[in-house]
Amino acid sequence: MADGPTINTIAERAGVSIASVSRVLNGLPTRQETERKVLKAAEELGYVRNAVARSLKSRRTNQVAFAMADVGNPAYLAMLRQIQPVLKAAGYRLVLHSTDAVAADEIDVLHSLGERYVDGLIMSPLRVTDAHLEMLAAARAPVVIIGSVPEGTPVDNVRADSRTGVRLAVHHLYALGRRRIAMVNGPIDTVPGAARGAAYREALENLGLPYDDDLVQIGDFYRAEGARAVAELLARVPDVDALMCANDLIALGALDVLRAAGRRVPDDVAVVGMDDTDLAAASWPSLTSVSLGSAERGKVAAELLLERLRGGDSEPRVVTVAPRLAVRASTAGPAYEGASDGSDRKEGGA
Amino acid sequence: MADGPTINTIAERAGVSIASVSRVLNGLPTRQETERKVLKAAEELGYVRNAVARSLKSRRTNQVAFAMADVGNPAYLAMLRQIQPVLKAAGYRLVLHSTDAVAADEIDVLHSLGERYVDGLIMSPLRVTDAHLEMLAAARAPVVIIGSVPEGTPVDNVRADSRTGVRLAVHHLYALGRRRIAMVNGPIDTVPGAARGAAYREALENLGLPYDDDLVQIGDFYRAEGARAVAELLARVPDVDALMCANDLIALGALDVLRAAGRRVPDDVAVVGMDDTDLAAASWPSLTSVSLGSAERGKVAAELLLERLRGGDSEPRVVTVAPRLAVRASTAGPAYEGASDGSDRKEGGA
DNA sequence: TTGTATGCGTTATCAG
DNA sequence: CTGATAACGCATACAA
Repeated sequence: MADGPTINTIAERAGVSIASVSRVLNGLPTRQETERKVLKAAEELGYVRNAVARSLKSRRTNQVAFAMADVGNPAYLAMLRQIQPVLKAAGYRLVLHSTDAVAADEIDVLHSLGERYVDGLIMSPLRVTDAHLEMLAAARAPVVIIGSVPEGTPVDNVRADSRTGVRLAVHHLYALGRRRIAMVNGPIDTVPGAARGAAYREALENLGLPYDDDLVQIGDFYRAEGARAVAELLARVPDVDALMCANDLIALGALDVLRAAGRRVPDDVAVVGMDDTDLAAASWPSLTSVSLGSAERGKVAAELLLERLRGGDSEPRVVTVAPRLAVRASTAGPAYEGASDGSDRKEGGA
Repeated sequence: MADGPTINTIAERAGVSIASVSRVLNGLPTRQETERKVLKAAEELGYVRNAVARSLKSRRTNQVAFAMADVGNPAYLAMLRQIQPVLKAAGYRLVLHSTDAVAADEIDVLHSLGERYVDGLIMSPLRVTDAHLEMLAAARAPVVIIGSVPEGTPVDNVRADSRTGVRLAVHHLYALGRRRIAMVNGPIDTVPGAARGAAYREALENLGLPYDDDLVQIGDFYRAEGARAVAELLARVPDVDALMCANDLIALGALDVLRAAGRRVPDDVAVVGMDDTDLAAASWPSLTSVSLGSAERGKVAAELLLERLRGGDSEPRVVTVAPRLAVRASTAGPAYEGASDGSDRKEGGA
């Protein structure tokens, strides 16, 4: 682990100036003989150019940061899976931040952009505070936000459309003949909870179905909480024939409880999850789920950022990714579904 | 997005030298008045220190790389989830590489260590070739390998113990009274396939059970392949009463097929998976699975690397992480398991 | 305590 | 085509 060779080392050994070394290494016009000597010396010394010095000079780091709210959350991991290859293909390294859903940490990341250790940033904040907006306005590098920012914020913005997503699911259930469609939601003081709850109500109105408070059960976004919520719901509204769950974990909890209660899925009660995580295909019966396009949002965000890095100076862009309904056994499929091979039927939305 | 201020900008504005600015910014002894002026100027200019220049000078980047074989693989994601917070707490940024299981890409990452854009590396290679060993011997920064490297390789090494893992599972099945324990494996020319196959054989011998070729079915590490393999196995050996599957996906495929064939799990056939991914707890019945400690290996690797970065100059260390058996419904649990709350019963290994 | 000057490893400019 | 030299932004040894 001795100190590595620099262009100075090479220059000495080859008997030329560091300028010539640099030229050869960068493929600039050089006399054959010089080139030969330099390459030979570099080879013998096992020279590798120093990325830090290069960055200082070029003012580019070839690094891009992705700040996710939570490394453990499958939705963000889906984004990561798409972002990674796009950046890699373009020659950028990926610096990963997990902000643990703490707003202060997100602000920190935004602030550290000023350190110029990356050329750009993709961020998926939990919610956007005034402090966020302030930092975004002053950002010293291009930023793409996955989520929603107010009109006028000077950053590119990739959005999900949970309203349409919920509508797709509710309409799907309606088309299957379900009329007592309940909503099992997470806390409504969260951004997704509020959005999904409102979307549910809207979808019902849209179909001319009455909105019934009894059909709405609030719990939390975890499996155990989902199970508890569904148990309560069943006790209160025994004739429910469909469950719109605010995420896949809640839906898994629902399946647990329905099974224990002897209700057949989907025959007696149809179940729909949200986020379309890997768990949806793994469960039994496999779970119909609304994809809000985490993966695609990641991909689009990466592409938008790359355009900026290439010098695109257009106005801030807003892209909304269409949700999709992945229909599986919990609403419509056969009781036994062949092993998942990624070819689930999907219905486009928008 | 104008050019950011530097210590020169501050020095001018505050009417002091850049040396004083640097001193103030680094908390070195300074006259109150000077400090005040510098801080004021820095504040007004919105100064943030340039990480690149700082790295060039200090020869430290405060970045660590993690090279995973595949961003999509839950086992590596489990490592990532543990590595991230450890590094973050120590003030390091995480640079993520996905080598897509291509050996050349791994060599690339090792080579690029010479660029000094990170202070250290954690790598989990699929298999270790001579080229790997050569690069590891010449590495210009501390490296920790998750996986196995030959004795004498000058890097820290965190290993799994699939032999003990398989033994735990097979003994568990035996203790439940199973005597026709089959193995559903992936390709045996892969490292994990070979290791797990051998371990199965050894575990049987250990118990005095006869090894029967008919009880071994080779497929691939995917759900559909697992299902196919189990279907064949059932046709050939109808009296099988337990399945040791080489990973969770294969086990999920096994559950599909058993269900379709009307075999009750675990009553008729017990099923064990490996890797203990999230899917194991999500399936129904929930899946007993051998954890090879992906998460813990990640954590240990990060800690070992940090020690090196702090200057630990000890001999290369080898840490082996004990496997654990997470017992769930597919072997021993009740038919209905309350929603998963992370409190699965575990049996320690050695 | 403060300022001057130098170097970290590269790239780029400008004479020769 | 080549070499000397000046940045890039910061930290620091040394002199004042």
